[in-house]
Amino acid sequence: MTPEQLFTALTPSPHDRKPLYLQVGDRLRDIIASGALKRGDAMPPERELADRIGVSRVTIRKAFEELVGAGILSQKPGAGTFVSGQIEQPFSILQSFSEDMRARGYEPGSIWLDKHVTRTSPDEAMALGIAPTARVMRLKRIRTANGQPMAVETAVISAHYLDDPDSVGNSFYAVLRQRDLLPVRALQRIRSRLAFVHEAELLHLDTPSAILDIERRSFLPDGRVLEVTFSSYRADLYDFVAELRTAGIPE
Amino acid sequence: MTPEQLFTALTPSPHDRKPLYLQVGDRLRDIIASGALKRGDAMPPERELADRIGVSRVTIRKAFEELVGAGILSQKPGAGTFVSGQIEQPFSILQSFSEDMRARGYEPGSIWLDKHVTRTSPDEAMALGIAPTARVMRLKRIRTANGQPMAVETAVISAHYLDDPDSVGNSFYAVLRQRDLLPVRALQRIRSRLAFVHEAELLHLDTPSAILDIERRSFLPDGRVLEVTFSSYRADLYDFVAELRTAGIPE
DNA sequence: GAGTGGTCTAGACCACGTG
DNA sequence: ACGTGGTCTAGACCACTCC
Repeated sequence: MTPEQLFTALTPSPHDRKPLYLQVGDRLRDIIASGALKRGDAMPPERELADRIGVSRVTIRKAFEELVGAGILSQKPGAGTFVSGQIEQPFSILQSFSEDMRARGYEPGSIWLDKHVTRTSPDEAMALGIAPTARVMRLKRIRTANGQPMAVETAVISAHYLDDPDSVGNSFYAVLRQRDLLPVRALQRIRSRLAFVHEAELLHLDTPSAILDIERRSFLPDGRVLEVTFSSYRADLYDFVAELRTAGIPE
Repeated sequence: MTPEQLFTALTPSPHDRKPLYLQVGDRLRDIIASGALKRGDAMPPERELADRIGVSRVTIRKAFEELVGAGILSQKPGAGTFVSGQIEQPFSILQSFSEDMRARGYEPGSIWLDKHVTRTSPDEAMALGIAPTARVMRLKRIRTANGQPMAVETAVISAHYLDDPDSVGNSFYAVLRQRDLLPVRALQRIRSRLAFVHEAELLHLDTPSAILDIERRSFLPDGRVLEVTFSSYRADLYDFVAELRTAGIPE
């Protein structure tokens, strides 16, 4: 791809109401994903790129920033900006079971085991950061992929946020989205252990079998805990992919 | 903490050669970690803060940016910037086994099983992105915590980067650091399974026992794969904590 | 020395939430 | 209506690499 073609392709549209840095960044991401720019290729200097596509250098830097963070570009002071190559998709992205399964090419499903409002347990109160006397809604179901049992999942959410069991259909997250309760980050603790007998039955497993246990706490933008989910996955069918980064500050 | 005290505490030192936005960001992080600012507290408006500590608003925004990304601050357009509260430490941070164990309060150790240069296997060649005929260095050892076996780990690195087994003492990463081979990100795949018999012996486990399998590929800044490590942890002693975020782009 | 990314400034306009 | 964060500009200086 010639520099001229790159300038044309990256020039933002005045009709698009998206921020300039997002337009430029998204287009560049697409170009690299398409293979038109390969690993090791040098980007034009920030100043030249800014001039040619009619934005300021600060805007270019902000557009680059996200791609550098994602490992798609790398920058070297005094040298330049270079393409690192396509990135494999599986980020550590917070997604629902349904999204996760669809991304893996399975059709997600659920079998409800329990769905009601009740008194919280001490563990749950601690994890949710609520009073031990508070009430919570507990949602327990078998999660399936292409009809095959994949995990047993128990989600617990403070009744303060959600207190109508009937409002929850197959997608817990859809209800949360409706109510503007969108988690922005989550912590997951991942363990491995042997399956209990009743789990083995629910998941159609022999004994002994290994279980991948995932405990997730998801957080609202202001830092409060929205919900806690305990999931037990069939280890023979599921793996978990995480992306790690080096601690931000050099030295 | 009064606004006046905050302004004083955040005013960067002219003698410090660190970038202003890092000085401000680090100080603010410390202040919040110390508890002087609590969850829900409002930060002064960006413009006022910039004025009072003598930097530009852009610099304040860049200082805030990192803390917002870390979930320590949250920003709402039209409303303000607020403290989200202290963050639990366990980020998804790329760290060596030794760092990981020390962070958990254990004293790390190693027992070498194998350390030599050899022909690569097809799987390894694929994972490392090198020719199937290339040579690699393979490092296999038992990892211990307080003297107790914790994991069996096999690290594989292209002989192009490292080809002297004797150069590797107890810290693989220390050697890499010496040679300026610093990974910036890594992908981990985490699985659970039953222990093999020989593993159970090495790790002092009964059979059947569960194993937490972690495969890590770490990447250099330019996107090349530096090394691949296969680790099998005792599930009864180890868990893995990951942090997830929502996909960056809204909608 | 020329060119690069890294940092920083002092403005500006916008969309939006809050009082 | 006002103040907030979100975006954007057109400059500037620095430290570093080598196009």
